[in-house]
Parts: sequence; structure tokens; C-alpha cells
Amino acid sequence: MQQSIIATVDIVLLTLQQQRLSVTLIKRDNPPFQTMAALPGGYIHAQEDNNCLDAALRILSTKTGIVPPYLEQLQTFAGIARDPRGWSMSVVYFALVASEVITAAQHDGLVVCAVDDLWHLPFDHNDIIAAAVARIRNKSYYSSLPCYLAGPMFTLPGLQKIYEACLGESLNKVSFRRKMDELNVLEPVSGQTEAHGAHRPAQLYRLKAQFKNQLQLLSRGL
Amino acid sequence: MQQSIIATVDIVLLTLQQQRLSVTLIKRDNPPFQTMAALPGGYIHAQEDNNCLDAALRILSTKTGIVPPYLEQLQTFAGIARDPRGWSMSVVYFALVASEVITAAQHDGLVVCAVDDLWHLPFDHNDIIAAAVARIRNKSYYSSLPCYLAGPMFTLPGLQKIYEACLGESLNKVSFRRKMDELNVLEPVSGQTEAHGAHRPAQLYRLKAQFKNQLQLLSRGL
DNA sequence: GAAATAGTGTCTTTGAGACAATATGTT
DNA sequence: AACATATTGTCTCAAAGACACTATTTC
Repeated sequence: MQQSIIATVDIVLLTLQQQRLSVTLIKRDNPPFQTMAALPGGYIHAQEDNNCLDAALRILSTKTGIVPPYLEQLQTFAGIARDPRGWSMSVVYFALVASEVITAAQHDGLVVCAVDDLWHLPFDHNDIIAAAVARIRNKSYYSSLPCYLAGPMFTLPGLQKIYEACLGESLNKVSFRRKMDELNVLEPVSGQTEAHGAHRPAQLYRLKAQFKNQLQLLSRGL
Repeated sequence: MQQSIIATVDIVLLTLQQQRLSVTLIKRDNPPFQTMAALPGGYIHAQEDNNCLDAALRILSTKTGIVPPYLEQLQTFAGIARDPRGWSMSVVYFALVASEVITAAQHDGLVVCAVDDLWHLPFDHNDIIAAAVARIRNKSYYSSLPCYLAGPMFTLPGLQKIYEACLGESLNKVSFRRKMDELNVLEPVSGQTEAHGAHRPAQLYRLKAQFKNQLQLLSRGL
């Protein structure tokens, strides 16, 4: 029969801070690694969680107060070596939110750190975050994924900056707009953005309602 | 504390039969669903498996006698509803092999069935296979993945047929060859293929040694 | 040499990127 | 009006697909 296996869910909650892809960490309440910052996570509760996605939503909600618009299973990290308590399995999800959502959550112990500036984290959380970032980088090339990092309304130049932060490279303005047009997930809002200075203000857009929770893909990448 | 959670690994072992993407099923030795065909799978053995990949290799080897050249984690399927024994977690891997490998394995109870002809399988194995097929379809567009479905030596027209079977659509010959050239994972073998009839025979190729176990990606898809 | 498929050359079309002209706000 | 950025038009270049021509084998 089976040895006891630790079954947990961890969430890589990503956002953009100062145009940099950043991850949300939380001070651990319990051992091991008590008081250290790590990915939000917790045990699966077989009594109350119908599946892993439920568990992820419950844990994220409990620990951070956030209900993300986009949550996707990343990968499962498991083995004898990753947790001092024993053989463990962590089903990892990743979520994207606008940074205001994290600020608004007002939860204690949350630390948002740029993924390029991370120190050594408990467990294999550095590997997990690296995998999440790689997934997002890749997916941003051919999908509407980065839109979830924007607030409810945004401008096209602003969205381009978000895409560029995800991809780590600058994009051609004309091509980017052609691709956004092709994605067909945005709709203009009547109002206009604040002009940051003495120049033409940009049109505000929002995600079409039907794409609030659903990714749209490009046939060819950016 | 934690209720007992069933921790298993399942493998979607895919191959090509008569140019059709097919999955390998195995008659179940134990309840539930004893004697029914299902995906090869088994419990994680915390004592002997260092991680999930180890478990997948062990299970695949034990149940089918196959050591696949390519094995990748697909996704974890978990929840209360998928297994009559209780809350279960299955980390699913997928593997690709040439059909001769399955024939050569000589294991009893193996059933190879085209993924489009499947009947209703135990657990959520139909969903799992569908997810694997979707992943392979997608990945075949921009990688050397389908090469693992070919034998040790193959012709370019033959490989194109394999790609077409994976993608479910026919491809442009010139473009396909340009892309294979770009992938740069193949090397010609001095010999030549059997001519199937009265016509020019095709050059035989094989995977370069360094790509025997490693995928190569295209910057843009096929 | 007729047939049939392998392999290659090249033209056409499509789409990405560069560049620049125009638009529209603020100061 | 000057300025600065938004937005759009258009040209150039690269890549994908269509087509057809050449190559090479068997019968």
C-alpha cells in the first residue's frame, strides 16, 4: 500500500510592478520555513475541495483574499527531495492579476517581488516560479494572456508595454496593433485616458465581456 | 489534517497505426474496473520513486516493458469524482513511440486503439487522452515532437505523413522541408529507402544523436 | 522510355517590420 | 502655436504556399 504523501496546491500569483513581472509571496505561518516568504499554498482538503482548481481558489482566497480572473494549472512538482516533511506533491497553478487587485486585497504578510530579483526561496519555489514565468513568456506570444495583468480599462500603448514586460523585448507598434485587432478581444470605451502631458490622449479599451475569463489565441504569434 | 488521497501516475502512450494517432491501453488487473482496458497507471511508491517522472518510467516499464524516448508531464487530474475509491490525484504523462516499439514489447493485454475510435473508458481517461491529443496537436506545429513517432530511420515524405497525422491536416511539401531544415535535428543516412514501386527512392534520415531525447522548437510554426 | 514519386527552383501571396505622415490633446 | 504622443497609411522585406520542373528509380 501507499506511504503517506503530502498533497498540496501552490499558486504563482503574478502581477506587474513598475513594468516588471512580479510574484506574490506570503509569510509562512507554520513550519517548515515558518516566517519565511514563500508561494501561497496549502493542503488539499479532500472533504471540501471537489478538485484541485477548487483547492487553488480556496487557498488563494483564504491566504490573499484574491479571486483571480485567470487561473491555469501549470505543472505538478513532486518528489522526496522538495519538502523536509517527506514525499510531497504540489499541484501548481498560476494566476495573473492587475497590481491594484493585490493592493486592494489588504492582506498582511504579502510581499510582491520582481521575478528577476528573487532571493533563495523555501522548497523548490524558485524552480516553480521560473517554470511559471517561462510558461507566461511563451503564452504571451500568441494569446491574450497579458491582458489579465491590466486593470479593467487600459490604452493600447499601455497594453503594449505590458506585453513587452511579459516578453522581455520591445515590439513593433504597427504589428502589435494588427495582432490585437486580430485577437478581437478588446472593445473601445467611449471615454479617453488621462493625457500624461501635452499630447494626444489614447483611447481606452476593455476586454469584451466574453473574454473576461477566457483566453483567445492567435494562429501565428506576435 | 489530511484525508487519505490516492496518488497515482497515468501514462498516455501514443503511437501511429495506419497513419492514425493511437493510444495504448492495458487490461486492468485489479478493481475498480478490473479487466477493462484503461491507461497504464499505478500508485506512486514513495519508498522507491524519487519523483513523478521516476514513477512514470517505473510504471510504464513494469506494465508495458517500454522505455520511451520522450516522456513529458501533461497535467494532473484530481478530484472526488473521478475514482470510485475516493479523492484521487493522477499526474499524467504522455509518451510517444514508434509502433514497432509496442509490438516488440510483447506484453500481454496491450490494446492499441486510434484516438478517434475510442469507446467509453474507465475513470476520466477519455478526458485525459483528449488533453494529450490536444497537447500533441499543438506542439507538433512548432517542434520536432512527431519525430518520436517515427522509427530509427525514416524518409522526409514519410515524416511529413507523420506530421500530417498528428496535425490532422495536409502540409505543403516545400514549406515542410524548409521547416525540417530549420529545425536542424535530422541527418541523412548514406543508404536509401526501399522504393515502394517504380519510382525514385527517398533519402533516409535519422535524428541527430543530441536530439534523441530532446525536443527542438521552431521560432514560428509550420 | 513510361510511370511514379523524390527533390528543387521560382513565382505569387501574405504578413511582419520600418518609416513617416497625420491626428489630437495639453500647455 | 508648440509639443508630444496616439493613430494610421504605406513601403520594404521575409517567409509561406502554389506550381512546375528536374532527378532517379523500377518495370
